[in-house]
Amino acid sequence: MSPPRPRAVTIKHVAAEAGVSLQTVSRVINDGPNVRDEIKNRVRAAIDKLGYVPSLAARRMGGTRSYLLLALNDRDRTIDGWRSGDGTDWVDQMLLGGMLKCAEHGYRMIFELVDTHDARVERAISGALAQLHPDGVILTPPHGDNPVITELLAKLKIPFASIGSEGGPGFTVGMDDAEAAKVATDHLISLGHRRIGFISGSEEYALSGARLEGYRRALRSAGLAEDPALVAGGDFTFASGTAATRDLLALAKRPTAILASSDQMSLAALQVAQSSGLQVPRDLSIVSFDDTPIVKFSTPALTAIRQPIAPMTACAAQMLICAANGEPVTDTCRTLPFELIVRASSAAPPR
Amino acid sequence: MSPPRPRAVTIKHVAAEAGVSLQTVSRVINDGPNVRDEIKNRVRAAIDKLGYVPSLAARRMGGTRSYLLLALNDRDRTIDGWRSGDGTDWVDQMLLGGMLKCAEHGYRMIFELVDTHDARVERAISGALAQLHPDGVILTPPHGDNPVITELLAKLKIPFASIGSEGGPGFTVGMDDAEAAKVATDHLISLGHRRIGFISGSEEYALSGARLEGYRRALRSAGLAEDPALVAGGDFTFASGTAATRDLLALAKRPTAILASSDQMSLAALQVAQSSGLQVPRDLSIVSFDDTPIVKFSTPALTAIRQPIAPMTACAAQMLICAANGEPVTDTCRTLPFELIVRASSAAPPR
DNA sequence: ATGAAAGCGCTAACAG
DNA sequence: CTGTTAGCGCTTTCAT
Repeated sequence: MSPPRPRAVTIKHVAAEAGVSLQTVSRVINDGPNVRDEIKNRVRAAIDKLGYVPSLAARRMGGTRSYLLLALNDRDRTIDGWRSGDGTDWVDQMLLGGMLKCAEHGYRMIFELVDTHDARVERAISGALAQLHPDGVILTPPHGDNPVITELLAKLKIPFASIGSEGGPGFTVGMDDAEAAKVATDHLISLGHRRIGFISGSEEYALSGARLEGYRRALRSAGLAEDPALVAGGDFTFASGTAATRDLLALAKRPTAILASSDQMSLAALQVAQSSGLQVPRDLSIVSFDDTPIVKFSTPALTAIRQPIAPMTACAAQMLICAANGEPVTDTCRTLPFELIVRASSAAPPR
Repeated sequence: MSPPRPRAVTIKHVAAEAGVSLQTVSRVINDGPNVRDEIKNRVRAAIDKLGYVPSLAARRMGGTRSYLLLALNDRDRTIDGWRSGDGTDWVDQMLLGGMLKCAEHGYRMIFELVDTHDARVERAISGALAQLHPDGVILTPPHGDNPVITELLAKLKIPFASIGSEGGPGFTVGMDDAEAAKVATDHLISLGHRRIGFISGSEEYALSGARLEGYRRALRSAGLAEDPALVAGGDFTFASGTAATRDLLALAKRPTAILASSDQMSLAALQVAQSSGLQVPRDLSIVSFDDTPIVKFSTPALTAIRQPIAPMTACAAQMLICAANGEPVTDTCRTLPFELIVRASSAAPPR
């Protein structure tokens, strides 16, 4: 075994250095009341001098908080994304928004993969909760739509925030997917398109329905017919996008534009179109959803709706931290702005 | 304040359920010696029945281990990568390899960003260490090359593993960058190239030198002249790749192929070549380093050396966990195999 | 406004 | 082989 590590500096050392009691140091650390400014400064100086940082484990043991947030991502989808190297940056954006926001408040975000479909989700999550005792949980799609998970968390009285899941229990933060689909569709309509195909996402995700709804709304408000044949079912994957696009392009009156509910499906649409001898955007316009890095590098680069993943995660973290601090969270259901990034895949339809 | 949470199940409950002492349960959890199989089974059954999972915080408080590994990444580079949305998947691959390996052993990997250049690195790292008390630290480039960091860790007697930094203190895991550059260069030579340009990486990274060395070695063993003008200085960024490529293509006797030390620089080379009216690979071959997702989607897709980031991180985690378990780590300096992925950007030179 | 005492859930060291 | 005791570093509750 290794020799004992150099003893770390604890709250005791700070107390001794500042000539006060343990408790006073604790109060200063936690911005507690009832500490004279003079003493506060003395303690702060001691902390600074000794380079003291409180141990998360000890804080969790003593008190009721752990200063930990647990982010739950879909296991299969995440691992598949990593392995495939398709450049999906969901996780990166989550970390960018969530980690940095946590760091601002002395919190840590811990990242965990769980399989929504597994019969043992409940066990898996309970285990992680018992192990870490997080002060809050961030649910990414589709976990926020899974009642097994949300009910478990509610029962355990652990605050949680769902990203991209509307109107569920707990906090909610998302973008207006319906409006985004409408804006995307309006963009195509304004270019002159009249027959616009839509490739939907997996029904497991609540946002898939919202996107479809927004597409329909755009058609209606433009006075265009809603042809059910123009809506093809997908599940966000490249393969499903390929099949859906083939169906769409095989129609007697084929669409002049396609709005697909994910980048992978859009890329599939692009590929199918090109191998059918169609030029994008001359013969077919394509608009995508998500705006992951790769769509900037396809030829042509894709017009896409960008999801504000980092801001959403930051917002979720912020709400949970507020809740942990006992501050009231006024707006428990936030909607963040999205963006339509116009690139080279959308243009006027062929005459 | 919220009502008290439902009391979590602790080691006490398990002990009561199994009718044994606390300590016996602890022994079972930790695979300790001196427990009869019968009792062991009884305890295991109780654990299973109650769904008991030990609290990391409590284990850390009582014992000498935290079951935490801390991964230190370069702050600026990581955040810039996330913001730019260039599809760099270093972090994803780290998580894929590191997190999953940690999970296998009941460990957690915590991810932290620190700025190597900051005068306060030492403070930043000490703070994270005091806060988390990790059992080991994983250093990604260029942290492993920074003596301030490695010496701090050594002084604190915290086991650490450096990724992509050869022969330093602590554990080391990397790939043979020199050999990779040689293989990449040999690939070009075997296609018939005789004038091969090289764009180097930032000198702050030890592996930059190794890659240059491998390139030179390949030229030498093929009996080709080493023209210093064919080596252009870069720093891994797109901008530096643009400048370097311009220099290379401006040479009186310009190269017929370029080996660049990063994907961003290769993409820059591709862009400069194309805007100079050169066709890739007809007029100029390009071979890249790293093989991040985007290089599959450029036109043409780039031939590249793939770094085994996930395996390297997994290996680093494994070594640190072994060390924490008191098991001897035999091979403290591992080299993992890389791969040359041949795509469409390399071909025979123009005649 | 400050301090003292108790205890969080676990492991280490020592008894038996 | 198994149980008992004493903390780990902090926060809580209660005194002062």
